[in-house]
Amino acid sequence: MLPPLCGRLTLDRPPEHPLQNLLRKLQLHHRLGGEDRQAVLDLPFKRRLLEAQSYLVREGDVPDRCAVIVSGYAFRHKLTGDGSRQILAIHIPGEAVDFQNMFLDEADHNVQMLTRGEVAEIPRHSLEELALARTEVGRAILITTLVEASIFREWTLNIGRRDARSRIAHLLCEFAYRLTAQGLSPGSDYELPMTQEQLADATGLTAVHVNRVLKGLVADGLIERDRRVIRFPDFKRMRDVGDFNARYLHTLPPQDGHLHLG
Amino acid sequence: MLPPLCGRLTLDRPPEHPLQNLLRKLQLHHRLGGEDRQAVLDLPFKRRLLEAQSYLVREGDVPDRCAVIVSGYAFRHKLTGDGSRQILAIHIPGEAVDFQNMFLDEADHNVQMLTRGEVAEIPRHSLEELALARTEVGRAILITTLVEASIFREWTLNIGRRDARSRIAHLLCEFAYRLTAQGLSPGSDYELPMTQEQLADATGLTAVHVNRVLKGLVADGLIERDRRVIRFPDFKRMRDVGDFNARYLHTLPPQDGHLHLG
DNA sequence: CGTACGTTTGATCTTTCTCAATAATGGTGG
DNA sequence: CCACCATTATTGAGAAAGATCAAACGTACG
Repeated sequence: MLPPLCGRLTLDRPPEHPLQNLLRKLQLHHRLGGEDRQAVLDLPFKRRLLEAQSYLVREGDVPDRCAVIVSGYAFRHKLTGDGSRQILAIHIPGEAVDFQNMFLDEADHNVQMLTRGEVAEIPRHSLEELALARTEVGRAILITTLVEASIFREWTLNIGRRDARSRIAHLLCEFAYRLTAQGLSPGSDYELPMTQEQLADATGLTAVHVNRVLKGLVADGLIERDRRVIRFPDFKRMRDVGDFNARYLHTLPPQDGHLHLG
Repeated sequence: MLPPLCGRLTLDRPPEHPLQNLLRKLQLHHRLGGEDRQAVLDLPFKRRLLEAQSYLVREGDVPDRCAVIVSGYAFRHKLTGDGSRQILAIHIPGEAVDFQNMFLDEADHNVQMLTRGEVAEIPRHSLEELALARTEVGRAILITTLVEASIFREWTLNIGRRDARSRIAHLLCEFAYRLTAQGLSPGSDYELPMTQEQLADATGLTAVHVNRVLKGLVADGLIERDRRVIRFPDFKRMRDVGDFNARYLHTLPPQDGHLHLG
């Protein structure tokens, strides 16, 4: 008997098609018609359960498949010559981890599971065929990939030009926003599946300093923490501190209401 | 009578098709057959001469065309709420500035000319048609865009996890390497068209500190400077200081020899 | 219940920033 | 060609954010 893979996030959801959340993600950026939607769901895939820390992609790999996160979280990172790590992105269920590498000769960075979780592996050629056969699906994939690039740019700004407090606040806002947009956040709080060291590697800081900044945010009533669950008592104020503006996420207005983090 | 647009770079080159260097750039990452090459050159475009600092793209713009740099340099940047600037990329002749925005609803960052120069503006729909009609051209564009994303990631690593000296050395190495790969560098030295303030905004530092680091590099014999011309007496050593490994640039081995920066 | 991992805390050190002033440099109009 | 102006580069002194080192404390889990 397996423990729940991703805590609160997958618990009270009825079993659904494993690629349903990929579809949701694609449509966050480009709406698809019924046939196109079905074609995405019809993609062949292999489910795989992965432990935390296991590698989805290693630098130098020649990509022959594309993993889509079904449950759990993953992260991209690369290392400097002397071994320090920079986390480049956090990925949530529904996101395809290999769009960035799939068309290149070899991977230029690593992708690892952040938590235990499940992925659906789609053969590269199936995805390529689909993208060519169905223009709109191809376009949705392209746009989703470009949005990822936009997020890389915002992270560069975040790390290059904001102070520690803003950086962390920004990261927390982005994560909350993306979870909510993807329909994965139950409300104003969520489980942040990262250690403080990982948070540090994502923001260009040290774990010690992250710890102090986090305490500062709590002291100022900007966040509440219990273990790794984060709550925002006042998202607006948090957004200000993090200088967060969701434009760079290029999320379409929701089809069915909500997504109003204040 | 116009002054030379880009100094040594365009001076002693015979007049060629303005899109020739776009073709060269695309083929740095994906080789194209004769018909595909011709189709790229047959794209319609409008030439435009731009002063330094003039905007090619503004955040919020709805993109309807794609500018390709014919001569001169450009840079991408975005601003924080309190106005500090992060430069995200430098672009050299042959590079298309709008692949990152063209398929999105609106631009999420700015692109400005770094120097005076000329661009060729291609209507968005012509480029889209070509990409759909000729799979391999579409693929070349996609790959080139993914390589840009790879560069964004390397910059994040650079700013997040390297010290000031390495950051600057890395930037200088990347620029030299890309110029050489694109056939634009006359040898071991090149004109770096950036002020120290721009260098600072590209590396997440201040101009004052950039100045000191640059002096340090000169003092250690790693670079020689005359005005804004930089020379590397020993590229290997520079590469070590900058922790530079060209893998992330995904450049194909040259078709015709050279590209050996030591 | 012990071990490994993550968090928290304090003390101290370094890199980088800030502020401010001075010196070059490049381009402009006369 | 020269004087002038705006930018850019350079330098110094002091301040600050964040890093480093080291230890103690929690917590989860086998």
